[in-house]
Amino acid sequence: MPIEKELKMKFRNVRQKARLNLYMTNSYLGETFTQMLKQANLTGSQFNILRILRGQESKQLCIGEIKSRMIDKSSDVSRLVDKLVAKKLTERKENPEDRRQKNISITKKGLEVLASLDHTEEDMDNRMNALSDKELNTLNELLEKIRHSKQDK
Amino acid sequence: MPIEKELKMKFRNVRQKARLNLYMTNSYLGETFTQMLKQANLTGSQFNILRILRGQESKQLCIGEIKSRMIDKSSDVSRLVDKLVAKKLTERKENPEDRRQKNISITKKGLEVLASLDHTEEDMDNRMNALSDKELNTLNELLEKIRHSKQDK
DNA sequence: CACCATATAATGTTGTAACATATATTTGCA
DNA sequence: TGCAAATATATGTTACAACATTATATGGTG
Repeated sequence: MPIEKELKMKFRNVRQKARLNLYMTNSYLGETFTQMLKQANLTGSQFNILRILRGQESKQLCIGEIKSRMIDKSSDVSRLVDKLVAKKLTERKENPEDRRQKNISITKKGLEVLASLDHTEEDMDNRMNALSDKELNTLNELLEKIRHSKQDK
Repeated sequence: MPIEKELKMKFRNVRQKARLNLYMTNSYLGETFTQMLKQANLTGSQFNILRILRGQESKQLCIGEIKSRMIDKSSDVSRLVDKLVAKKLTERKENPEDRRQKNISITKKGLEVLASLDHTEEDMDNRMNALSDKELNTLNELLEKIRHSKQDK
């Protein structure tokens, strides 16, 4: 069903259509992610933090460094880490060299939870299977062109 | 800045990259929208309802019909309309022919609020200005190809 | 016509996002 | 040294999204 029918509306122009198309495609792709999060009892932001910590290969990161790597930069990392600590998926220690900072690391249990979700991540990737690698590259180029244009106010 | 640098990570494959690129571009495009909503003291869903009602040219819609046209189909339309009624942006009347249903319509004040936001909608469209019409069409095709593929589980 | 299934909307509950503000620690400099 | 500014994290508050559950009205069927 074309998007006009789906939303029972007409578009002002092709740019509005593209915006809404992006929104809906993003939601569509998020469905598998949502299922995964529910199954693991995590929020998207919590999952994001665990992934960031795993990417560090057991090194520790402070709150601010985690925040800078989050997909959603406005995330409330302190409280998100609280939740993860309560679930024993991360640990929080004071940094003796700067007691304002906290060293956050992922626990064995946290790694296990992530491992149990790896197959779902493949499912998420597979939602893009309708496009060839060439098309995916084109898509990536177009998307980055939008984000990196500075002409807009 | 390429997205890999932005997120300080490597991607499993081009499909994951495209997924995250879509997510981030969608967020980027949402910034203007967020500002607009704040300025008008509306949520995205409330705005969506007002737009749907305006599109009806003062005809009335029941809750379920509004819901079916919402961008986010899971929206809690009853309570969203509550809020809009409280702000006098919509009216809710019983449908005498089927008393389960309510006829919802947009008020003059609701139309005025929307009118005051029309220029922001242009700003939103303009965030896509980095792409030519041809590129926008390509983007739309690729996005619809993703959403409409039934091969995924 | 009484009853049950369905349709439609409203309400209850919970956790979280988004915003501001506060607390604690360090740094720079007079 | 001592104090203001900067940095890093934590907390307070509010409204909302997402889930389930309930309430009300209609329609079909024996």
